[in-house]
Amino acid sequence: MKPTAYFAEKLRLAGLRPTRQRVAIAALLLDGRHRHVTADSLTEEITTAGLHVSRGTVYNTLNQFTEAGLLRRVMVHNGYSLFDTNTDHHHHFYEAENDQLVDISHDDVILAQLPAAPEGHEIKAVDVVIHIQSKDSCSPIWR
Amino acid sequence: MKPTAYFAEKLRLAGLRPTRQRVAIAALLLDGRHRHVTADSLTEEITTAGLHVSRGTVYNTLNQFTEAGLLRRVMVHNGYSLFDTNTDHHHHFYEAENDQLVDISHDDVILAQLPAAPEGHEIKAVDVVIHIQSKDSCSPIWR
DNA sequence: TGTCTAGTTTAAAATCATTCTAAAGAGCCT
DNA sequence: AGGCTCTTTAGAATGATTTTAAACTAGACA
Repeated sequence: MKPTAYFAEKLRLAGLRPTRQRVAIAALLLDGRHRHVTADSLTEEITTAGLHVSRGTVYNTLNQFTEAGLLRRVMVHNGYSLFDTNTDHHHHFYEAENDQLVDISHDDVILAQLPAAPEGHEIKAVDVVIHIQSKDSCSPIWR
Repeated sequence: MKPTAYFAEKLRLAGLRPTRQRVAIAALLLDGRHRHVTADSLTEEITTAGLHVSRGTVYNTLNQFTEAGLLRRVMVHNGYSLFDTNTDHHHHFYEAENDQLVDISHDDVILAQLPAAPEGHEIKAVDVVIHIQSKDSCSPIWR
């Protein structure tokens, strides 16, 4: 486990004042492990760690970290956002049945051809989401 | 402009009883044009057409049409859903600045390699979203 | 070390898209 | 027309997220 100072410095480098709550969240999310959290699951983790950070701050922090490039916001389904601690370029499998998101390494997808960006625009990122489903799930009859 | 009967029949074929409100919405959305609407923008259109369909019904209808394969639900950004009248397989450009979605023909994207679906799963669909931004937009300095 | 100030956090209220509810209404088969 | 089921309706409810206005704190400076 990295020391608090490590995360404080990381935040400072990102232009964020290392407050108690931001450092706590950074310690949970920015330890190098790759995972997906929601504002809710993160709040639970914080509580489990015996801490308390208000809802508004959890959301603000998640947004600030995302803006600073420390997290990536992923939107596959509706209703809520997922924050991905893996900021490397990578893609996702999405299983609607269980509302599950699984990382795909960047190298496992090869885009052989992309269209040119519209006039005056440039490509910033390419997100590939592969929707999957269980083979045995009874597929609905096409009406 | 196609006759009401055309849309009524289309709905019947989709297994949906052709009610007044469903036919009205079908006439607006299922005329062959490719566009993206939200529950809100559709409600506005309905109002402009001098009609009235309750909020709940707009949402229900949009969901039923999607389930029936008459529309496609697209989720790029958070906060709300877009319904795409183009149900063909295709991809999207997404411009965050103006929250704009632009279709990309299926043929303009070539996926040379995809990973195998996880054990016991199969690939249902692949969504590619190309995030773009204006070239001149002052890009934030990387901190 | 105390003080100051801008940036932060807080709990609660507000917002926004969307869904649910219970009652009234409309297709459609006979 | 009668009746049965599926739909629509307005409004309330939900759930994620944002905003608010007041209390707090990190960091700078005296």
